[in-house]
Amino acid sequence: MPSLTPHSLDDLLVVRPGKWTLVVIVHLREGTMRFNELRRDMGDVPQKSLSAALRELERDGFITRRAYATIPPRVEYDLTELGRELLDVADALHQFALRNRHAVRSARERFDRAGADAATGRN
Amino acid sequence: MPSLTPHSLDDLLVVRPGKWTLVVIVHLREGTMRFNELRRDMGDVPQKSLSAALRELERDGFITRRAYATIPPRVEYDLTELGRELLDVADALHQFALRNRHAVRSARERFDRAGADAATGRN
DNA sequence: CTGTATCCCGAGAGATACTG
DNA sequence: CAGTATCTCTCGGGATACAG
Repeated sequence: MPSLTPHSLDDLLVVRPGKWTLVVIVHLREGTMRFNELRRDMGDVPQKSLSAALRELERDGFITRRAYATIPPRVEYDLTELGRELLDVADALHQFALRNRHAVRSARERFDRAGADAATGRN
Repeated sequence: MPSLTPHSLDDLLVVRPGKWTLVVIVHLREGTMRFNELRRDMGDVPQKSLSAALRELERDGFITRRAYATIPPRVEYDLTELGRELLDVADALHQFALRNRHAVRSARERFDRAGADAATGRN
């Protein structure tokens, strides 16, 4: 089995997603979303970042983009089948993060406190 | 359930890991590893990057670090219980990437070809 | 052997303004 | 409404040199 490396380009999106990549995926869980709808849902994401994330996800086949030449214009985004599989993985990640939030938080505090003590020169 | 956002700091490591973070985790699968052992195994990772990844993983409680004041010095790294759970998630990610490598690759080619055609002005 | 200290660089993030 | 175009800035990555 090929080993996990950041240089395996095809894996890049998954191994080291952009800041908003997975956030988009999970927000498409319920179905079709429009641009500004996503934007509101996701909180304070800059237009440029959202637009970039959407384009990359479309390029890689995780979402579809349907544009209607109406006035005002309308663009709809949806998960593809592949996108729904990515959603499963993103969910696993999310669940793991939620489960272990507190453990990580207190581990950090312990570590930082120990470092602070060492820096003080005491002990 | 809290929604997934990049601003949830506790989730950061998991939602958006550093370039080498998960690579370290999977390479610790077999058990105790020393610094240069990891380095060789992982391929061409700069010392600084590996060192930084290890420190962050230790800080967050995913690995342990044991230093021996011998000459030459020796430092051993191991997964914690939490780290082994992260390994499971990393594996899921890795498997997903491997399974869908070709699909993503060809999706990209289609997308780029379409873009190139559009740019050429033909069609 | 196992690191830390610098320096440099590019990619990505964000703010702002403008367009079809 | 749904973007693109700039511009700036920070952060992380990588190379190199040095240290305990």
